[in-house]
Amino acid sequence: MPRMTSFTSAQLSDRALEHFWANGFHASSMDDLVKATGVSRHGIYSSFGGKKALFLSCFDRYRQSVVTPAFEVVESPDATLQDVSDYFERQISLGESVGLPGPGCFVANSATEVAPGDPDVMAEVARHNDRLHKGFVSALQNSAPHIKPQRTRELADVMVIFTNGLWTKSRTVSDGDVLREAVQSFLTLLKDTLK
Amino acid sequence: MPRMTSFTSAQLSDRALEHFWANGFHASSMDDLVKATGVSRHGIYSSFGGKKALFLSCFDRYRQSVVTPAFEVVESPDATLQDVSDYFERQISLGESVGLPGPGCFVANSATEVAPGDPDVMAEVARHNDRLHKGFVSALQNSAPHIKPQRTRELADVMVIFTNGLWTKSRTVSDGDVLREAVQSFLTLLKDTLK
DNA sequence: GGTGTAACAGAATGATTATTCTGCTACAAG
DNA sequence: CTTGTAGCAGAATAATCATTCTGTTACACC
Repeated sequence: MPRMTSFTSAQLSDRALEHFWANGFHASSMDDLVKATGVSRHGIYSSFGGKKALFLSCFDRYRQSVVTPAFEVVESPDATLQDVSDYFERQISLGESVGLPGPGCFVANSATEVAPGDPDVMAEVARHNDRLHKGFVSALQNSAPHIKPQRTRELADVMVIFTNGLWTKSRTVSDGDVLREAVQSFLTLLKDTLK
Repeated sequence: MPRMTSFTSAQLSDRALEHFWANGFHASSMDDLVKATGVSRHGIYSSFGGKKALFLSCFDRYRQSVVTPAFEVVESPDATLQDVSDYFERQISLGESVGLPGPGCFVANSATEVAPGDPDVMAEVARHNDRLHKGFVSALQNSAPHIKPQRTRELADVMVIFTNGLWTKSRTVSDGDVLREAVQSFLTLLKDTLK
């Protein structure tokens, strides 16, 4: 591992994210993080101040490097359910390329592992789910403009719940097609009801 | 706390379950468990051998005291989607009586908190999800006998995923009606497609 | 080349925690 | 009452781990 003669906080967060994502907060010791990031204790503490702060910074990196690239298609003003399908496909492919069973969703994992007693983490989780909800609402509206807003929101709620469940399932499944079939079945349900 | 002149393993597991469920594995120290169970270190170690073994024993207790009472209606030979709805309602009420946001599902929590690196826990999680799947399959068959088995299994998969997502959501929600609406919307989707 | 600084490796510190151990106390059986 | 035993409280042990500290090394700038 080369000396990191100059590293940005973003680079450090990126590597930390990789480790936290795969192993969780509690199972990632500072020793592990030093090895995984290639940055010395001194570097970590002077850049972030501690393990928890480093962890929180990973949410930003996760949004930028994982969520946005996959989900922005759903957030575009004219997105439809096809874009939702593309979002799932992209994340499933990512999981496959990393190797299934994969690490799931960093946010969802953090929600159950650390959020209960931690308002900071809880806020990040809420923010993420709100983002998903907004995107799904707009995709539903575009796909079926005749549906009432109230019902659109309810369906988007169900979609968020399904999404969380799906990434949880991706942690126990070795074949991406199992996830694809679930997505397919679920989206078919939705399209049936929108007709 | 009275001296536990005689306690059964099941009683000890019950109290331990309560604490593990609310706080997770990592955040429950032996000190906490001693206080929460009213059983001394000696008692715990002589009954179970250690923290991990005690934790594993809680899965049995959880099945018996939480899952079975709520889910057996779905497992009865003539169950329908109405029984599925009752299952959700019962668990939501339980959450409300404990106080929302609640601890979610003990199994689902364990899945993300400890399962990744732990085959024993992973096996318990798989067992639980298989049980849900079986129950849902049979309820679907009874509600809509004309549906092909292949499609029934796929829908049951989606239901399991939704269930996991729902109990995850119950950890961040203070109003049970939010969960009820989600269940309602989801079951409506299902019924639409079965027609 | 010399010098200062930024980052390094790894040891010391202090806190926490699972597990084991030591004596003590309540109670039941005789 | 005596004695044996089952369970108790809490101290000792040993491991782990976040954080801080100490001395060292590579590199940029003069």
